[in-house]
Amino acid sequence: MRTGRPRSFDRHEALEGAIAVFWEHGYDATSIAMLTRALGIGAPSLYAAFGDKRALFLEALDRYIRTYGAFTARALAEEPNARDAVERLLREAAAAYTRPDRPRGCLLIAAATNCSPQSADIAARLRELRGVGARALEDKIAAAARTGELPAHTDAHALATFYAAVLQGMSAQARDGAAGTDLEQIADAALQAWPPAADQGASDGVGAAPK
Amino acid sequence: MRTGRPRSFDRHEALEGAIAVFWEHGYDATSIAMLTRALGIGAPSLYAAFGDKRALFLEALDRYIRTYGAFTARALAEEPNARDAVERLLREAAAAYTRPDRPRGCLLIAAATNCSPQSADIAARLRELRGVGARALEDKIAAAARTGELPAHTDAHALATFYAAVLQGMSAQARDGAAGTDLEQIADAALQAWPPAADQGASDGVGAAPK
DNA sequence: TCACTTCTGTAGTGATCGTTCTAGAAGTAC
DNA sequence: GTACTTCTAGAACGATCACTACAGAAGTGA
Repeated sequence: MRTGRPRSFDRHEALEGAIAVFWEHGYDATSIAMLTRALGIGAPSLYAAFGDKRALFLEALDRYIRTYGAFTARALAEEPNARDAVERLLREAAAAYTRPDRPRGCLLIAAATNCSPQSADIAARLRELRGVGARALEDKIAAAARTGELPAHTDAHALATFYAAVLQGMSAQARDGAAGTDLEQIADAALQAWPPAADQGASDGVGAAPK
Repeated sequence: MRTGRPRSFDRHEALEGAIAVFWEHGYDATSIAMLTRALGIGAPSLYAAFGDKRALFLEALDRYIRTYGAFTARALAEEPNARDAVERLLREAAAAYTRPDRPRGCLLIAAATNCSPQSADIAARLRELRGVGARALEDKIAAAARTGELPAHTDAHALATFYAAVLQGMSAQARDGAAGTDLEQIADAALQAWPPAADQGASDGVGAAPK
């Protein structure tokens, strides 16, 4: 067994609490004092357990992505069709961004939008991770264009950028107080922009050649 | 003529400089030291001319809305059709949010997304002003539903919320480094979600009843 | 019991925050 | 010139920032 005085708090619970505070206020606006108050532990305990503020945030971010934010990767991985994946992504985001028991919006999107120059690396890290997500979406769309789900000439980059922007807009709206139903309607509208299916008879013909 | 030592700087220019700094870094992340450095004046001069940081920001915000951000109100006021207004709004936003000579994105959207609790009133003010813009858009859409430009059953609130979210997403994308062409493609995609025209023969028939 | 290790609470580090005091500079009015 | 007013520069205010030195508490291993 480990020797020495045992830790007086649960590290996992503390990390969850830190996620909540960072999620609510963002990286820069979250002070160590806010964290120690929220977690009910002293600053030295926090530093001993997690390192410094940056390391704590990065660990919280990592955990966030693998839990609260995992629905995005799941939607892309589990839905065979790109259209179904995007629809599921948007609908689950509408719910996830407006849960009453959690901070609003998306931590990955909203935690470092206004940051001081000395936190620029944190903002860059979040931007990079957003880019990874957007590229996964783009790959899904490009694959659909190859399989025939979408027209071969589909601009996967443009479409992925659009839905990435819609997600960012939904997060912003959620943080502005929009209701879950409002976000669902945003999702509905965004899905109207999905390109008409490739013209092969089975489509419903919105984009089909006339006559 | 006014007595006393004359001001050593141009107040108007200083306000423009403050707009640029707040636009780039947001309210909380902008320090007085950053402002005095950028404007080339001392702190007492800044305080004498503008009051405190909050008052300076609010004055910068007011000026921003009537200059850099005025294209939104103009699009809604000058375009007779709601569809044309929204298209112009999105296309001008795509350009305005990615100008190389200005900070990226929209100050009204991005200046207080992560703010400390003691700046909550600033965030609330920005949120309120965003709400004013969204309501103007909603009114424009509702009017179009009354005149027959849009179907009478059009959900103006849902559609306005969608385009408000798209604008917020475009601002976020611009701040993430997206190119002007990327934002134009977002605008194009978002316009695909515009409802089909009311069925009265003169429409181009995308949503017209078949045969 | 006693050494050893690890954690906790108090208090304090230097830096930076927004803001202001104070002394003097730079103008007008007479 | 002198009086008066207004602005500027430097220094400093208390508060808060992220972070840590230090001393004692609380456990294990002998």
